[in-house]
Amino acid sequence: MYPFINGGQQQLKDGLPRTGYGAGRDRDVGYPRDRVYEDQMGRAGWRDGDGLGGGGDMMGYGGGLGGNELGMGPGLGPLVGGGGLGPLGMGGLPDESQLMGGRMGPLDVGMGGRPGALGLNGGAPEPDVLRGGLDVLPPDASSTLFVDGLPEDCSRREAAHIFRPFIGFKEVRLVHKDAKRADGGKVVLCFVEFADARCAATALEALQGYKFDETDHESYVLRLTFARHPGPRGPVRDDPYRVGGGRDRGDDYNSRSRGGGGVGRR
DNA sequence: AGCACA
Repeated sequence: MYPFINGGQQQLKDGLPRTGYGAGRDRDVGYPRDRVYEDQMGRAGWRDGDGLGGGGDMMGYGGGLGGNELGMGPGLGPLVGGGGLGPLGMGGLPDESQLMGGRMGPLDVGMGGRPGALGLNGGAPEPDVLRGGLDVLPPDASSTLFVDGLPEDCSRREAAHIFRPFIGFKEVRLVHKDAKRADGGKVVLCFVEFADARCAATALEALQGYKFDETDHESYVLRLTFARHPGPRGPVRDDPYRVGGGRDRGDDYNSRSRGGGGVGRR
């Protein structure tokens, strides 16, 4: 029923808009829905949001956004507002004591029982924790990896399984070509798309030299580099003449080639 | 070293 109410305490303490996640959790967990149910009466909507197991995540996320200036949607707006206004409105309502009582009890339990949840109290999760040693990318880093050394019979699904566990993985494209030595050998090239260059670099580092068949000692060792012409679409970043206009909707994974490219033109 | 899709 009441897993942990850390968000409630947080909200009572500082009430910063940064703690949107906590506010969302608080409303989701510690707020009596009966009262809200009568107050706001969004019956179907409330029921839906409440019943979902993953609803907590959604609420928390929405709460964070709602606390700022980004309006999520017409449906989420009232929900978030209700959650945020809950503690304020408590003062004038007769259920106040009951609210407080229900709140103070599980609060301590939550604090003691879930040390992992303390991370949520610290505010936004630090990206530094997630960063391995890859904060410096090579100059040719891009969001697309070029992978060579895949076995000839490698399927797209098989290749995707290798890269899927990596953060930011988007898709994999296989290309069949014939090897240079015209002995009938064919080679499979692979282009792997990631969300940004750092994600691609992480996978590159991790999979460099990956053996497809571990029993076979000498064959099918993956070689990974950054693709020369990255991106699932046409080249956007390498052509200085095209920087000004044209299609511009590529995700800006890198800001280095954004302003004028490498051409000193004036 | 070997780089396609639009």
